[in-house]
Amino acid sequence: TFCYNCLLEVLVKAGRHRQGYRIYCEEMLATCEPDVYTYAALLRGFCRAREVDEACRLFDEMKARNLVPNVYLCSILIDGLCKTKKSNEALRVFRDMQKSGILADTVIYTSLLSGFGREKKLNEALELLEEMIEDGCQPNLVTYNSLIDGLCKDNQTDRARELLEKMKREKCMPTLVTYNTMLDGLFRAGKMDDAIALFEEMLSMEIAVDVVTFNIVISGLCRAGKIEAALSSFHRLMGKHCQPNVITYSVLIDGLCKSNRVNQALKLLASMKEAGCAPDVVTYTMLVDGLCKESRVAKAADVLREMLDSGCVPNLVTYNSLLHGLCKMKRVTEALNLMRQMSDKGVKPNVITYGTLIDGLCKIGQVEEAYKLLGELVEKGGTPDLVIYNILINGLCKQDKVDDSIRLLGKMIETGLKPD
RNA sequence: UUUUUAGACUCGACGU
Repeated sequence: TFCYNCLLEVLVKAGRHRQGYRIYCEEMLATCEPDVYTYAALLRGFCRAREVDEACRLFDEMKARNLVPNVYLCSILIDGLCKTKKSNEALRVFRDMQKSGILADTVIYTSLLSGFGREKKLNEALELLEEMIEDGCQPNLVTYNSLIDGLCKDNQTDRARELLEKMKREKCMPTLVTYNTMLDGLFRAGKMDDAIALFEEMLSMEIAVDVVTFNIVISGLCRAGKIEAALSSFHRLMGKHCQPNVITYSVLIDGLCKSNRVNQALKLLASMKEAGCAPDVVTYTMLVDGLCKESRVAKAADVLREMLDSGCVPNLVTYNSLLHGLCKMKRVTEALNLMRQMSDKGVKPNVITYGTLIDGLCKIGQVEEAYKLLGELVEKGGTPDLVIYNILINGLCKQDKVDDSIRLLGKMIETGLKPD
């Protein structure tokens, strides 16, 4: 059992959890008894791959083998649920855990708290903070960092800063992660001057900044449409403080694409490869998307080819970008075919996939067909969002079906969505 | 005198 556990752990760490699971099923069960460590490794593998349903199944399987879950196992599962934005479900698992007599610790509370923060449920997060203290679990550096991140992403940068000061008073010293979090928050909140000031302050502090810091600055500048400033920061800062990584290049490539400078983005792709930095599926997808938006489908196909040759596997976003490209060129039939193909390859269409195709159909006047796709989305358990309704309402209006459009608007409001 | 199986925090891409 111990040997197999080690093997599973190595496989999982290398992202080969599927293989690990096969060994568990085919060899391990036949020769020895799996224990809680076995399940910890497997759960972690599935959670990391965001296959949380499978993780939940394994968790039940483990209980069926009369193994008693402990705080580690619960924590892995709860963290997996939180990271897939199912913090309410995570909280349910947590309450069950408490009922069964397992004592919670700081790590598990922090997972939950950061999960609620991720879903912008700051009140719940703050309630958990109080609860954990009452429960005898002291918030630590990670807990505070998670809360600062949640507050920032909910546009509450002032409260985040207060929390940072509070940390210092409580002698829980902020680290680089804390400052990086705060810096990113200021950029996202559009507080450019504050962000730049904090960055300068960071450069003068004892703590050495890292590539994440630079990536935050460069992406902040790109998001604000300051691509030139981003490029000059890149040239100025990189090499001196640290080496750019795949994210650094990708941020810039995306920035260039979004400023309609796709050719320059392609040049940057070449230089990143020269610098020995391997582009990943995200990098290539940005370029495919940029090229499709300029209707350069042939070039997009070249980039896609290169991506496949380099061993990257197209993911949901890659497909969505391609589908958007096809729809833009009114090649909606091909797009529909591609959507079926992606399902066959195990890439499950999401609400954005449907939105892309529904819009494509509306724009070629096939609102009826678009409605059918909406039906399909709902059938498959998806929930139409505001954008989907906007697309259809717009499509109906363009067909002068204003009454239908008003009816749909009413239906949308019934589901609790606010029109924008 | 010290380490050998498990968990939490920050950066990038897609639809109106």
